[in-house]
Amino acid sequence: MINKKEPDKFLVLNELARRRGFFWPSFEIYGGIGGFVTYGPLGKKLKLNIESKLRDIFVNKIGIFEIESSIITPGKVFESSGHVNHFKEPMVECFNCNERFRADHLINEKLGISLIDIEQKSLAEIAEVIKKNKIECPECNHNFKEPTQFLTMFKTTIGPYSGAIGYGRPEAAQSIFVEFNRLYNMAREKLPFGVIQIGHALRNEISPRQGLIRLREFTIADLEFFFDPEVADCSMINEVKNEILPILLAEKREKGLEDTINITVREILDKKIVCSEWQLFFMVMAKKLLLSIGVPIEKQRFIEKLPWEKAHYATQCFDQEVYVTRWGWIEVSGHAYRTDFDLNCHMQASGADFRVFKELEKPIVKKQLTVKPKMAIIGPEFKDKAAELVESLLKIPAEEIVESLEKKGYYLVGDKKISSNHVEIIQQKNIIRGKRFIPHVVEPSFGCDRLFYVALEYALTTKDDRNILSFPITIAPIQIGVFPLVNKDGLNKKSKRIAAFLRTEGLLVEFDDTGSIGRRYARADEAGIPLCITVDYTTLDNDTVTIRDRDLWDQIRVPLCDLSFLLSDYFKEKIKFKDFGDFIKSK
RNA sequence: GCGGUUGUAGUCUAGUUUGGUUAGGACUUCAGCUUCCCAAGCUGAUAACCCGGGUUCAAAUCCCGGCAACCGCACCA
Repeated sequence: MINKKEPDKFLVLNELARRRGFFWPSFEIYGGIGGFVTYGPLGKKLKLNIESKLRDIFVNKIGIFEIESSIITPGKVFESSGHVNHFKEPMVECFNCNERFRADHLINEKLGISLIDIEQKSLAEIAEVIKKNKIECPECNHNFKEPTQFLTMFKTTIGPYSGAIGYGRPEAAQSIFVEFNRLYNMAREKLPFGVIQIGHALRNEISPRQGLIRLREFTIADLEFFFDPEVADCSMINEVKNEILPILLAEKREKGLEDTINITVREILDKKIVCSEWQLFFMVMAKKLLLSIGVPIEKQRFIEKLPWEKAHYATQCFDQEVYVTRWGWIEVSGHAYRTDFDLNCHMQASGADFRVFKELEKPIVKKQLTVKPKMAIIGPEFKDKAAELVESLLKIPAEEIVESLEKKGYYLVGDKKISSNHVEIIQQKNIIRGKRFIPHVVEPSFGCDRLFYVALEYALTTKDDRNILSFPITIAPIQIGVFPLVNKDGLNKKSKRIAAFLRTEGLLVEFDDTGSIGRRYARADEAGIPLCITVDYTTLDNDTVTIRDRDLWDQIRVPLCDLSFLLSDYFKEKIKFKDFGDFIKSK
């Protein structure tokens, strides 16, 4: 096992995927373009099945809302969220050789200014730094043109005549945040609640590689979970207390160590390793999701991001990683504690109020002293200075004014004397029924194309030089193959009838009568079909068929009349293949 | 974006060094025959030189440019 070199499953899978129609690079007839893929018939089904796993866990079982919003987004949204500032890199181009360089890297190299500091600078400031310090092209020592920004978001204009800028969303989260008020309303104005969106996102990567792992257009599943930071307990955490998570902590990573610890949820809570219970809960769900699509726990881990690796919005962030043969550990989901960053940004930029009202158990009654200016007297007396005076007056605590009035008979605002004639002193009962605050957010975010890839990689096995995709039965793109043993004596007709019947029962069935029976099994294995039904001469005698298991290559004979409920239970994972009956002895 | 390697049917590939008849093979696919359980066999069919330009009587082959893929670097917020 140790000496055995792992085969590069990436190459095998890419070849298989093209040939059998799981996925392939898009636009090949025009030479192809990096970062875009087309999912074929089998791939699309598999992808839908994986997405419905996600739905099942988060939407159906936990009750997260699912919404769908547009990909094209007005520029303001991403300006407010900070993306326009963070999704760009300053570039400079040489006048002489037209070579392009990252301006921030050049400045960092030549002057030793940290990348984080440079990031704060505007383009004009960067241009100035380059001019002042006479930074020249490292290739030919000529001057640079004015620096420009390379934006990794896709930019467009909205409408034919307007210059309104729009961006292709680089993530689906912002279109949840901007709808917060309506969604909160639909949650009956109660926290906590969550909203998920599964859809396409666009990132104009400089060099997308690695097939499905890094695309320019990809499917993202962003879940935003809103909660009250003062009532941050997760109501479902007890159900998962004994679950184990493999975690690689930031403190270990900083020392260059790779030792993952397997630790129970209970212990994580005790040691306060993850700062939000809800985040921890979603990490457990993410682990379960990956298990359900066939990735064993020992090939999963959660790594804590180091401070400089974190996104601009996150305070604590864990990446869920899966081990793949070609690249080692790759990220499949990110779990970020975004606090109130995003809602706050949009609130300030748009003027919308995203604060929620929290009622106190007992309203607080406060006696409050208020000084109310009598404008009828102040106005005529101070004329054009009146407005300024009143403004200053209202900023001063009422007690201070009252005290001064009682002691001295007047109160000085600047050089103006205010006497008790000018104001009315009111003793008010103020009832505070609650307070307003901006909810906090934890965000699990899944790359669906990566889930798809790892599902394929972990499904791939070989037997007698044959490729088999041993998908978990609930995500298999096709459920049943129906074959006549040979193509004569009415076996073909009979099997077509059985296939049609199973389809009416709601099963995904493929009928195949070409080539030999062995070839059809091989084809079915490569498409990952879990069960194959074969109609033979015994079927004509007594209405029984054989069912073959993809992974065992064993067969069991069952009566036609039992087929429907056996298969139905099987795909609901209520029974196993061996529960169908006795294995037929192979010759 | 930089450096290296590469680009021939659906897939894998021979041919490229040294330009030359109809680009060869295997698997797949399709049709027919055959076939009582794991890619069997027989017959036939479909199907390719990444794109553009140049050199030449003649280019898959040589040259230039582009595109794409892979590996390394950088990037992946």
